[in-house]
Amino acid sequence: MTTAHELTKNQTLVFNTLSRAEGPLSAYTILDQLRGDGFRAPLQVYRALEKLLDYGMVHRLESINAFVACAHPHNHSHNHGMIAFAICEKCGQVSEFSDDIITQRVREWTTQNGFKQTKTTIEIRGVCAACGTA
Amino acid sequence: MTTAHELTKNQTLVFNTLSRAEGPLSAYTILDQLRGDGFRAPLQVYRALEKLLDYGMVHRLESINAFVACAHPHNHSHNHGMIAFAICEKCGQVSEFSDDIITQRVREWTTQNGFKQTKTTIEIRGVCAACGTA
DNA sequence: TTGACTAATGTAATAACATCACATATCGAG
DNA sequence: CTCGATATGTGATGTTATTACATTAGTCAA
Ligand SMILES: [Zn+2]
Ligand SMILES: [Zn+2]
Ligand SMILES: [Zn+2]
Ligand SMILES: [Zn+2]
Repeated sequence: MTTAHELTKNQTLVFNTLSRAEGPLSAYTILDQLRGDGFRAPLQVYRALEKLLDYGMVHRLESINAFVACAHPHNHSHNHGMIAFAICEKCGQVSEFSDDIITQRVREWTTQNGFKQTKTTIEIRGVCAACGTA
Repeated sequence: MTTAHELTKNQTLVFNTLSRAEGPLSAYTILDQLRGDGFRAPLQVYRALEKLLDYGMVHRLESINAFVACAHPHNHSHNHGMIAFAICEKCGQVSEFSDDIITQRVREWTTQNGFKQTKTTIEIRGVCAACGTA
């Protein structure tokens, strides 16, 4: 069970910035948005992000070097499934979902091959429904 | 059917470097290995990589900012499945595989959500069998 | 209270990854 | 040969991430 983590000042600022954002933000974009709050160096952002990632409150999108607030904060501890992201390259919107069958298939491959997985990235890039019809 | 692409000089050099490598290489590592062949700037590597990626001869591993020669050059054009990579964080070895069920599940999600996918990244990081028992 | 320990923060410098802008060269079609 | 398309050379710049070290703030036992 994910106990509500006590966030420090910087962690709170970074998390709120991501939560308010429409889409994923780069660490440097976060930094710029927090200059008014006293942020001056990338490390302040990266350190906060590291903790927020640990807590499962934020996800890193590897394919675009950006970060996004988790869309389903409550579910993560219950289900151990792998999380997939669909990232719209037009509007930046990110949809987060989990598929048990994909999770199971990946586990089967790793089991059969003696591979101990620690982290799995599934990112689908393309154009979302809204942007596709526009 | 993948027609054998005529590679240019730089493309050949970059591809051979990746083919000889044990594991994935960063663009800058490739650059360093090709200094003796006259390479001087990152762009020479990135331009060659761009074409090799187009041709499907090389893959980019988004989660580690590195590139690897395709392990199954013949199959890629025949089967349109998504390709997954298992990356060992100890020894760097990469295993490339394709799973029809995963491909299908992803397609189902995108279809149901009106998402037009252009590229999908599936990367499993962990420890390979050899390193796990060592 | 003090001292000692730990977590969090501040800051500068540097490393690592990637692209832009512009010049030059190479090669085949007409 | 001349033109256009593709490939290459080069420096500067942009973007992302980490290292190293100094400082501050909370915790707790003596
Ligand atoms: Zn989430
Ligand atoms: Zn969109
Ligand atoms: Zn391949
Ligand atoms: Zn290994």
